[in-house]
Amino acid sequence: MTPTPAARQSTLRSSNLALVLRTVCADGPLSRADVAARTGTTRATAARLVDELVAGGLVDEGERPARPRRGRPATPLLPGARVGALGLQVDAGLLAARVLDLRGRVVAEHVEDDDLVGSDPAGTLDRLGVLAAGLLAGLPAGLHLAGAGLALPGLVDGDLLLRAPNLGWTDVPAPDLLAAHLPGGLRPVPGNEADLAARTVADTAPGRPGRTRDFLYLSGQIGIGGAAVLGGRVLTGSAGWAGEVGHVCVDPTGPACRCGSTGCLEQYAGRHALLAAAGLAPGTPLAEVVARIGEPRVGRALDAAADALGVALAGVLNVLDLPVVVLGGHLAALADVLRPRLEELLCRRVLSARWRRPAVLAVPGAPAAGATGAALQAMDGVLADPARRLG
Amino acid sequence: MTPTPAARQSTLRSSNLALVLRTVCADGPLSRADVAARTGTTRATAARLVDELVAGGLVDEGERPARPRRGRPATPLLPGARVGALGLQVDAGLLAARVLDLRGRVVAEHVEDDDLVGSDPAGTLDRLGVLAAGLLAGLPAGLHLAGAGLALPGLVDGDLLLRAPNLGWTDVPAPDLLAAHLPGGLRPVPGNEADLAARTVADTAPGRPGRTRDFLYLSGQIGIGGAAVLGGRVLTGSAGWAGEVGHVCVDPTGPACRCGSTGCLEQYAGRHALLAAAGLAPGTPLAEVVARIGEPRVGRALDAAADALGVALAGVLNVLDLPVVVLGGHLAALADVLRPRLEELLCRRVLSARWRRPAVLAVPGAPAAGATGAALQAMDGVLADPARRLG
DNA sequence: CCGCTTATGTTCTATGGAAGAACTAATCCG
DNA sequence: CGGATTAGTTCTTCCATAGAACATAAGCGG
Repeated sequence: MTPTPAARQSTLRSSNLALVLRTVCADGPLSRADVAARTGTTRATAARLVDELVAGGLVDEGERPARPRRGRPATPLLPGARVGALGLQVDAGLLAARVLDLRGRVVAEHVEDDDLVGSDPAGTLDRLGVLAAGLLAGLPAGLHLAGAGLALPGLVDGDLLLRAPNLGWTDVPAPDLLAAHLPGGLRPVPGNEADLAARTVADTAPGRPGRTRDFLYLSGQIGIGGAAVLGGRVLTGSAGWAGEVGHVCVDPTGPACRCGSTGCLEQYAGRHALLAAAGLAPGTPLAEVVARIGEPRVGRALDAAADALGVALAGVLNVLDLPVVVLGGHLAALADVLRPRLEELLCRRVLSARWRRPAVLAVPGAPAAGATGAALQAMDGVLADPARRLG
Repeated sequence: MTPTPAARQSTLRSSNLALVLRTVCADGPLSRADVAARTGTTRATAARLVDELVAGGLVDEGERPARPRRGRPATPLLPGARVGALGLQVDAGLLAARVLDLRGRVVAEHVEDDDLVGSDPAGTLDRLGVLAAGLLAGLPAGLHLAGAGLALPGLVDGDLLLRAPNLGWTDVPAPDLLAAHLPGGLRPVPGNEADLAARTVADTAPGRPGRTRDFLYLSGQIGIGGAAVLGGRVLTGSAGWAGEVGHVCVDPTGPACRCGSTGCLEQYAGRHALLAAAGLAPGTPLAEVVARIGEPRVGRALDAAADALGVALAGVLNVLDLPVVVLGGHLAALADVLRPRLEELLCRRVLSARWRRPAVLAVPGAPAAGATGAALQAMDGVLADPARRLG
């Protein structure tokens, strides 16, 4: 049993500080009076909370705007520009480090394309560590890092990367290997790449919800990762291993998958499988696939991928009741080609489709979205409990 | 935007009242000092909160126990016996009304077996209303009803039952039809039968968590309903339509389903489909199916059901990362027969199985579990905000 | 140009809930 | 029967918010 602590006076304060900070982050520049109105507090209380956040650097006072309005002009409040979070990513095709501030702006970044399939975990993570340390060294003075996150393409359990099939890694204590290179106390919290990339769809900046808050995200890399997002929260499951949409069975009599099972979605819509079925070389850019859709073999491969996605995703939508599928990674590039067939299948196979037609969206393939998501996640601690940073 | 109200002093009080009530509900008889220890408050504060709950009837003081211990004997505190909730259920085979108290005891119940397939919604709900009204009339004086819930075998949207295939009902405003029969102000909140039955696994009594808190529940009736439970919370999805495991596709080239799709799980492991495949009459009790497992046709049907469950559930487990599958309804009776084959398939098809082997459990088929779950859900309001009942 | 209006932000006191310490109560033990 | 021990109560202090009054900084209109 985990005994839940009762709320005390100080709990009230920290919970209200968090609320005010989230309000400012969510709804752009606001005055103290706006904050009071939105949180239902008096201007006195709102002002006191805001002042504490400003003193701690979590909220900045902007310059007076030139908006001609009656009354005393408001002081615009913005999320603190001097609070940052570090997001790291290792993927089959890249190393990335990115620093976001509380406003969601990229303060610094370094993305390095490289083929890391079958690479040495320690060596690769050392490289990422050096890269990250260099990035941090060049940061403007006065920027305080609130935390770090690390997006990994595989199953993560606690601080251990259990298995990353695309990299060929198993049992890698990634945070340990990275922490040695980073300034004292900065330990990146690892997470699944698809889960973290999905966050960049759910939230456009720390504490700022995006338009789409309930969706199934698909991250097409070599295989297919996924994440279900409900009310803006990524479902990580009971051990953090959720979202393996790529290994949902489409046809039990289908081709063998490297996971040991048969007929996995990945064997139809994964990048490798799709290119192979289309008769194209493994490295072929997907724009070329789309361009050559007229060729029978390419067309058939795309149709098969759409059909497989339809069967697998319909099952997921039936179980989770999500209104939207968001295609990311390489699937985003194929979205327009896949959509008609996919949407039709979803409408037929999803039980609730006659009341709410499932939609298929695509997100422009932001490079290293996982790194951004990792930074967003690292910022969660600040948003959840700003009081701890104020002392 | 939904403006979240800030916490005030009174929020503190109500949140701590709720915490104390949950603590008493979760951990059986406790003294005021126990409550203080578990909530991290001082004995003074815990006693004040308890006293308020006792005054409001939400907590009862028990008799002194004959436990020979040093020091002043404690006053045992128990969930209030005079607070009740009504749970109703309509299913293809029964009507049920059940009243639970805060301790989770059945205060009164009435379950009526009947074949309601193709019945008239208004007439049937009138019958249930009369049945419930009779039950309430016979309740011990002094029992206060905190709310009512209604378990329905279909898609529920707000107060409307959109579609219940097993009953043949569509667009039924069930709560309206029932409220007319019930005492003033008691409006049953409808919910999906499988979701509510799953609650009876997650919680053994109001506010008292069961052992299994993360699982996929399968409710085999005529078709197959389901519910995913994470951390004791049922995932209802973005519109409450989640859990349609019966319509996950097992084989896209499989038999047509009444839902309009093909190869749905229900077509292999649903009660009707299973009996048909085994060459038995639709009404055959499942004990007989198990007894005749030696007959080739019956054995093959059970194997096919296990295989279909394996394929479909592996997909769900891959996406949701749940460690346990709980079989309820008619599937519980078949659990021992299905388990070996099903567990083996899950181990092969679930990506995380090599780190945590999925388990298949069965719950004894409590009659009208949905009604119990509906009562549990109706009690949620009291547990979440006891202050409202205290005034 | 000056007072009026309007909206923002600040100061001060009151209120309510929890912390902490001291106290009382009820039982066992030697 | 007195000390030890645990349960429950009383009283004061502290602290965060509410509420009201006040100060500030603009635009507006004569």
